[in-house]
Amino acid sequence: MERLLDGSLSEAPSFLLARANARSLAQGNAALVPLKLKVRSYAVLALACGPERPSQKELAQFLRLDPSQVVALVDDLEAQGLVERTTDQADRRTKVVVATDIGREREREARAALDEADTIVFRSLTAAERAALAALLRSVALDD
Amino acid sequence: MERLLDGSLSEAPSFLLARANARSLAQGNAALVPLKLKVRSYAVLALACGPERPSQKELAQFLRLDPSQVVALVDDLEAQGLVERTTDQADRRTKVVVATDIGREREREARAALDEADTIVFRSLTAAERAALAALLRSVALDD
DNA sequence: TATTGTTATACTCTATAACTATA
DNA sequence: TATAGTTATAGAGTATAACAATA
Repeated sequence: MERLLDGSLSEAPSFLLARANARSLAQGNAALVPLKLKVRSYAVLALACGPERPSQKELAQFLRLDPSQVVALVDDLEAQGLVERTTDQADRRTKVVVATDIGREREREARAALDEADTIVFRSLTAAERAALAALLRSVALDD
Repeated sequence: MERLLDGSLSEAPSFLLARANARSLAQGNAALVPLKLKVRSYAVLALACGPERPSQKELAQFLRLDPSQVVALVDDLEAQGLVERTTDQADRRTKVVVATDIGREREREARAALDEADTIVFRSLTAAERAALAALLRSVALDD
């Protein structure tokens, strides 16, 4: 079947990027099912666990999501008791999203699950190649 | 705002992959708007231009799409006169998708547009780095 | 008047199952 | 009975506009 592999499509970086990402996303979401998270909601939870105390606005900008999507993600995490919304006293329009203790514990479990998923997705690469890939991707991903 | 960049999320390969892909997909689709194509439909068109004469089943497997999605993509391309469905005489259940002359011309234009989009997406990389990225991604993307 | 978060809506994408015609 | 393609449908994901509270 894979005679189509010879085509020029298989050389287009954007095609390879899309396919690698599809694998990574599928593995990641599958690994997070038992933790009632998805890759999207994990990203919000992970940021809420950091010391930066991000607002929803900042989450939307950093994750390149529409603010209305962040609402839905935070709603879900809050309903699970993993994060809390606290209104910033300096500007009472903005709501800061912080993880609860349960949220921090869940985040650790999720990170471990995602690490395991990554070992599957990137199993064909050596550790050095994996680091090189991360560096190249960082350059592409964070280039504004 | 980008103080969130310090977080551990920014080091997760799957996060970087997702973000790089989002950029690539957005740029690619934007570049294809004038040609009435999307990255998805371009992939089908490109394969229909090759000498392999793929069936819809093969397209679905190679592109990791559900057969019903391939139907919709081929419908769109066919409505534009870019591809034709011909029933395989050896097995009259299977339909082979081949590009028309107009389709081949459109594919060339689309490839040029996507190449240009890629120069933007991957502008932070040297040619050698770009090749290295493609090789690493190929390993990840095509590893079954 | 502008901004943060929210709600509502619609549009695309994706996944599933049932149907047809062929084998 | 099984397979290729098709149709229908529902669920995610995504984008947009309008609204409330605050600045």
